[in-house]
Amino acid sequence: MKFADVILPLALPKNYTYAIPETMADSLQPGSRIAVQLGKQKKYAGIVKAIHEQAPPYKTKPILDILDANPIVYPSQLAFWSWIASYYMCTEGEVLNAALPAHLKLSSETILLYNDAYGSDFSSLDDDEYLVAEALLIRKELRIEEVQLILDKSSVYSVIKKLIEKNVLLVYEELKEVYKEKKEKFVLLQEQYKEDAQLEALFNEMNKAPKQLELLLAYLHLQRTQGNVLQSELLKKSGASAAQLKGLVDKGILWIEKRTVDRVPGGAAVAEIDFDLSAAQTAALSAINESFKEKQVTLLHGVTSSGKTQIYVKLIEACLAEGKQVLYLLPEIGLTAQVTRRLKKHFGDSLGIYHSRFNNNERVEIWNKVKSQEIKVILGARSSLLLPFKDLGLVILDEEHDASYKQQDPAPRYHARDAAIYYAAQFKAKVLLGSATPSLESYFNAQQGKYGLVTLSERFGGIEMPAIEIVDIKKEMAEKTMDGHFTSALKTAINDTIASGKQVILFQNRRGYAPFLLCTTCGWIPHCKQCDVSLTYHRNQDKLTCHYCGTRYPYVHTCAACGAQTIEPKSFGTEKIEDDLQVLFPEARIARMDMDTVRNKDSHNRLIQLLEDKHVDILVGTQMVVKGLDFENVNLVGILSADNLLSFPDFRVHERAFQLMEQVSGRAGRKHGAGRVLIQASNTRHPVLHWVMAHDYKLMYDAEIAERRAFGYPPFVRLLKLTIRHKDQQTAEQAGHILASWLQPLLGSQLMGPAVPLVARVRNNYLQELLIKLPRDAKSIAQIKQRIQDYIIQLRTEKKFRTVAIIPDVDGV
DNA sequence: AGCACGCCGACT
DNA sequence: GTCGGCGTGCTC
Repeated sequence: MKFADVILPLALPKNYTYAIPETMADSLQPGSRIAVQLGKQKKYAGIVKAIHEQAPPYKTKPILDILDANPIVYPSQLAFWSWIASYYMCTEGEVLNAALPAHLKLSSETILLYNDAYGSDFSSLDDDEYLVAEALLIRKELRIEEVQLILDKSSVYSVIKKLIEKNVLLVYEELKEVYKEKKEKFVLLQEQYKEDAQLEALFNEMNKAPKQLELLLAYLHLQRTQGNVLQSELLKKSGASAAQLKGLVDKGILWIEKRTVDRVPGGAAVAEIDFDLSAAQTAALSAINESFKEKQVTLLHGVTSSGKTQIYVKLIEACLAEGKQVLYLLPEIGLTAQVTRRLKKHFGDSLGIYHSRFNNNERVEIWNKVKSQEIKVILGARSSLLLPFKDLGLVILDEEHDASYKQQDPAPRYHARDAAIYYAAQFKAKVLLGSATPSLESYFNAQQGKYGLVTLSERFGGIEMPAIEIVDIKKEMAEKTMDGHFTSALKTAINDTIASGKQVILFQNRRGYAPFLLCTTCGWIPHCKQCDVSLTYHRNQDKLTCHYCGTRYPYVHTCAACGAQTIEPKSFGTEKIEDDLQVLFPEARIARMDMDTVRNKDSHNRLIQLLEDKHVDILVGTQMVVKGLDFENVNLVGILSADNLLSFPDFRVHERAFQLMEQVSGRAGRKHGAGRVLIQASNTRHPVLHWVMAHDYKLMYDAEIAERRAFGYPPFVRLLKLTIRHKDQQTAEQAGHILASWLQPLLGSQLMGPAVPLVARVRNNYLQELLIKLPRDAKSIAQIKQRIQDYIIQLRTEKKFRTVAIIPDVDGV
């Protein structure tokens, strides 16, 4: 008897073992999806992790069905999942969940069937039962949702149960494959008319049917110009009716074939777009190749606009020439139409694009094409790392410092950069990390010789780095030259820039109108009822919004503490800036880019297009404007408050602020003439501002790395954070203390906390945090993680702590 | 993650 | 008196 260890798409602490029926024993392979029952009712599609003959010490259920004749993941993926689960302290089911496109993850749905044996005597049924029975008699089958609609309530189970008892209906669980191939109708010419002579004869015959002849000619034209002819397109282009086409089909002249088509359209490569690298780029490319001979990972430190992308393209081409696959990772927001269009042109069909904005069917198709190696290059966001690569030769990770490479919620909380390096090593593939402002971690690794380092300090086309000016808010305040949140210097600069037909980008790292409201009489600040945070005022909607749980509240005019009518918006966000700008520059065309304005699918691209087409003079935005935008007409970048950026209580503030300001500056004057960057600040003497002014990464690095060493932060330690969450404050605190007391002997001074995080309550759940600093190269890290997992399980066996959520976050950012 | 079992408040 | 709320325990 054989058994299969199965990964189910759930957060189960371990894999379950199912029996393999004799009939499947020969055909089942690891990596295939199978249907299994879990519990009394539910069926799931799981993935076979391993097949063995060790009977487990409990009763096993049989595998119900094999869903894939061929495995949908390679053994290398299974191994990778397993590594992610153990390194990032989550379950393999959670990794599976993140990796598989939704349409390959199946779970069953309860279907109600009418029991024909019951007949149609409904006299013994009550009202609800009658309604369901009647609907079922007509429709033959119903889903639970439909029953809920019919009865207009959510708890319908009791009704169904009674109907089962009365033998009116039967239930079964259906496991449905959701992915559907896309079919389209193609029009083809019958074989006997392929010869010119026959076609000639046909034309003569058809004089009596001029409309059909016209249609036929339209067909032949389309066929000649583009090969395959779609029925829909033929009808549209010729203006003919479906009946006329049917006439031709009935006469045996044309015929119609349904074919499976790709949702992900190709587009041939225009291989001709060749380009020459500059001398600096050529030198960098050969340095990278040289470095790859010795090191698996190389860091390309290239200033903004130094033309890193062209170097990537050359590397990709070289890798393709060896017949290997390439993964090109970008932060989600960087995957703009600009970038994808450019690469699609270059690589055509062999390039696939993968990010969250694709729909589920498209993702299944990309998955399959990567697996079959039809797609050789994947350009994608974080999650494309989990695609089924077979023969990976190169991973390029651009903007490697970007924090969005780390998944926050839900698990698996993996870091795509670090995971990519592990994964690539399995293939002996090379990894190139690119950034103008590398993370301290990566630069440190390069300094230590663990990674190769290639520096590109010249901007492409000899463009100069923009001049950076610090504007003293305090001074202008004293001189009363401020206009709202704008210094006179910034105002003048904006004015001059617009006047000369150039564009402006303004950066403010808070969205909304005002980050909080304040009663100026007593100091009261409106807070969220469910979270310990102040509410942000959004004037467009005239609502107060909690940025943690999303709850909206009406605007408050009266202070809840003292009753005074002295509520005022305080501080400022992008919305306020947008408003103020409209007043200051009534003629200017102003747009805003933040999470509120790019919520739906295409609005991000549309905004970028607007800017590119010069329909916008001033763009106001949050972090979003920093990433991957490339506008040649932007000559001025303004940062409204550097103090905002520098005041976060996080050990990475300086690094982040530097990266942000440096990246924002990179948007200025990319092509024509050097741009200007104005940074408004109260504390003009802040060292970060001086590093930014000098565009000197190394200054920042040296100062910061010393701090990290002195205070024991990454890259000198690995951070492991445990967040404890419970709706009762005391329970959360107790859980934190108990866990800490157990971990203390194991970790000693490496353990910090429990402490209340900055935001102590979110969605009515109280939070506690434990922070663990593990020595960087400790061999025992895996064991420590295992011990922590054991303690978590142990804690939760106590009934009081059963519902305490403990969320590990490894290498958090 | 479901989903069933089981124990306490608002209706007929 | 029941119906139904969601606390909690289990799924190979």
